[in-house]
Amino acid sequence: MYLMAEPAAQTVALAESLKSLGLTKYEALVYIALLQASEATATEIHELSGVPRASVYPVLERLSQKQLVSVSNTSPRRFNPERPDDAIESLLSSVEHDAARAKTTLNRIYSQSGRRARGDQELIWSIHGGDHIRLRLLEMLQAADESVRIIFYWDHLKGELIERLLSLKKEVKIDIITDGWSGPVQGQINVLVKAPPMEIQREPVTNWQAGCVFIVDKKKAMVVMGSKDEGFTALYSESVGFVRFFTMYWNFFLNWG
Amino acid sequence: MYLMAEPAAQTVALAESLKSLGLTKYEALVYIALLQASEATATEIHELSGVPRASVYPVLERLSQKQLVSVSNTSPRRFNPERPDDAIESLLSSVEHDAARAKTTLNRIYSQSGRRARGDQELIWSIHGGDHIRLRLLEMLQAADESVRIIFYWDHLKGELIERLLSLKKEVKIDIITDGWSGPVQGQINVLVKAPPMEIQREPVTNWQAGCVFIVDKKKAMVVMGSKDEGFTALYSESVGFVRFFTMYWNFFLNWG
DNA sequence: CACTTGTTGTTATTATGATAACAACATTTA
DNA sequence: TAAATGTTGTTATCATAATAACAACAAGTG
Repeated sequence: MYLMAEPAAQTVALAESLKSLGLTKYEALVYIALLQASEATATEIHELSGVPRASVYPVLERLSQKQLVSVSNTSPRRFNPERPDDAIESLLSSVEHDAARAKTTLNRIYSQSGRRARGDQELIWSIHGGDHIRLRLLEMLQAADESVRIIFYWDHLKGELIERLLSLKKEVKIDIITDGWSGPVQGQINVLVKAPPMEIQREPVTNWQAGCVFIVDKKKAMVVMGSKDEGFTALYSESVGFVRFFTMYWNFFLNWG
Repeated sequence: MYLMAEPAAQTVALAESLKSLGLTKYEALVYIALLQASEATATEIHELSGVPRASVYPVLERLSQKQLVSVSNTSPRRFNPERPDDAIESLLSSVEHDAARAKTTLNRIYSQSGRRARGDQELIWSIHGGDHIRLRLLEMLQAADESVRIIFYWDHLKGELIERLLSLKKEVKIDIITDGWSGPVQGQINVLVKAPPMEIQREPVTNWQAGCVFIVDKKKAMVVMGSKDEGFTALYSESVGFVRFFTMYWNFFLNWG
């Protein structure tokens, strides 16, 4: 019976996780099997994991190199798994080690490169993914010097946003149009609570999650759009036209209704 | 010029590190190139990275999904890298997330499995790799109840070993034969400083790094061998014969010279 | 037009997965 | 004991999927 036995759904997901720690499918399956039957022989592992018997040997050899199993000196050989905590720890720390090395090298490349500092100016950038957007947004707000104008309809980020705004320098004038505010309103912050206009609500977008505009120092603007279907997209630009457009948009919102 | 430009040696090592964070070779090369020339077009990236121009587009698409680059809405499109710190952070945290998931699942499997508790007894286990050995060794010592006998010639681990020994329960009698001791000698610890015998020094092993014997409670024994060429290997066993053999070995050492 | 960009499809190349074959040895059975 | 049977560990071979490399072309741009 050489057919690959179909592993449990749990096992498949688990194998996926282990893959990103640098294991192959077989290495993952063999290690999992070994946890269920410590001190197993190659044949037992083969039967339990569904991995072909001939493949079990090289896989165990690799796992041994990676310090996830130890080997008995009996005949037949028996194999013993490193405890999961230690195993994961060992794999992860090797990845973290690589990450640290990569980080320093990349940073050196990044700082050495004589890339133009103000090239952003006339370009409009698309940014995908919630985290990516969040990062860039907080970064942009942090750099605010004079003024921040915000139209904000995005429940998910609200807490973090408020926190960040409150931490800005006192000189920065902040104007916010949003649907609800749950924090202190300090001197320089001006909140206008307003439901989103019907025109937007009537849009044929099935699952609206976010619709935001951020204008910083009248020089940079970022707009965020999000729906459950398409995920989050943001546009960022320092282009004069772009900023002017969304300043108008902001004014329209301010005076509407 | 479609030939892959030979990347700097540094770049190759870097790409390797990035691979273990889940990037492919091309993704790594493209990202590195982008750091050197932010806001590059696809063609510029192709020239800088050596990645075929046609391949650059799908690669950038994937990088965009992974939130490592943003895209301009110009024609031609331009691309901007996420800053290295944030990029690595993002990749690493995704791996760490997987690691955490895997750890809990594996632990459940491990604890659920009704593996025999006393199977270790008559087997001799091979353990490869310095870290792996270190882990198992400290674990074994920690579990000491009555006595620990050690023959220790291994500079690298000396500090950690001493520390661990000092933390043991006071009832545990500790006898050590080694070539140097740099800690307090408390009541239950008995240190005998002794150079390794000529018989061992004359062995035709080019680069001897470690030669150790650990006997715990007269029931478990672990021996460590290490040379620069072959790396570290250890044997562990609770087998009576094994323990008896190395107890004899220990006695031989004790009375020699 | 000449040139570049962006896209598509096809062909290597590699890593991994899957199967088969075999020698060495141990166990069983006549 | 000799033959048959089964197991282990090793090696070679093949299949498949992921990635890399290239060629060709349509659309856009100056």
